[in-house]
Amino acid sequence: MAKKQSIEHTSLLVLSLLSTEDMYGYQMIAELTKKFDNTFSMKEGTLYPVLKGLENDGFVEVYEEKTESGRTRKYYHLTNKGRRQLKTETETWRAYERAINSVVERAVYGAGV
Amino acid sequence: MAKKQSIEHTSLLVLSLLSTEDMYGYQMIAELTKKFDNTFSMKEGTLYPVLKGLENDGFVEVYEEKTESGRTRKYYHLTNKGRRQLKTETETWRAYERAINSVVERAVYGAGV
DNA sequence: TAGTATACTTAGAATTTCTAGGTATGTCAA
DNA sequence: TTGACATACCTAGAAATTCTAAGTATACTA
Repeated sequence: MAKKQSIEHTSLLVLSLLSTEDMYGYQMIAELTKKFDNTFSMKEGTLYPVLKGLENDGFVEVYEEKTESGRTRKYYHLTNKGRRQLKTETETWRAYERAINSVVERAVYGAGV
Repeated sequence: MAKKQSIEHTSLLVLSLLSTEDMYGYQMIAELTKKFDNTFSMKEGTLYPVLKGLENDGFVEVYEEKTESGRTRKYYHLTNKGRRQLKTETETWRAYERAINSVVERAVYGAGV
């Protein structure tokens, strides 16, 4: 019964980020760390394999770009198929969230015994 | 990248259910199935081992009771320690939920391309 | 008395994420 | 120029969680 303080729903988060702009992996991690206020963090060992999977599924496309300094980055672009997938995963998340809350909201903590 | 249509956060749900009344395993599953509108379901193979774990951690206590028909049921009762655990897990869930939403809400689906 | 619903249990597989390394490049200070 | 550090990506194996697919046993009902 150990505690897992991880980010789940990795693909939902990645697809969401990519829906507004193309990003590279390291940038996504930085972005999520900010949003999550350091309470959770997306690990590199989690993200990169998931990105590979999204690419295989045709949800994202990859291209390389050099910074002015010469460093190479792999940018990910959301495809139309990926956008439809985002919609589906978002709806699944909403249903899940509502259901969890319908149970949790009824809970009674007592007087913080 | 297969889809897992499972209930996560099992212990949060169980502790929440038990915060208002003692329940037995099969009853919890029926209760959750209702709340989740059949979109997700808690499997027996998931629940019973988790209940065992909650018992080992001292979050719940078990007692047996016979129905008028003679069938034996194992009821689970939330301990004070379990109630504190529920509070912690609820706060973790809220933080997680907020963070996910802060990312998902900014997403753009496009014209449903 | 056969079938179905209730009620609990468990082993092994599947899935997801993490740990803990690795490689490589650019920047900055000593 | 050398060392430290941040950036950027990658991967194998372990850990955690949930599911699948059994099994046992009892009660109801047709």
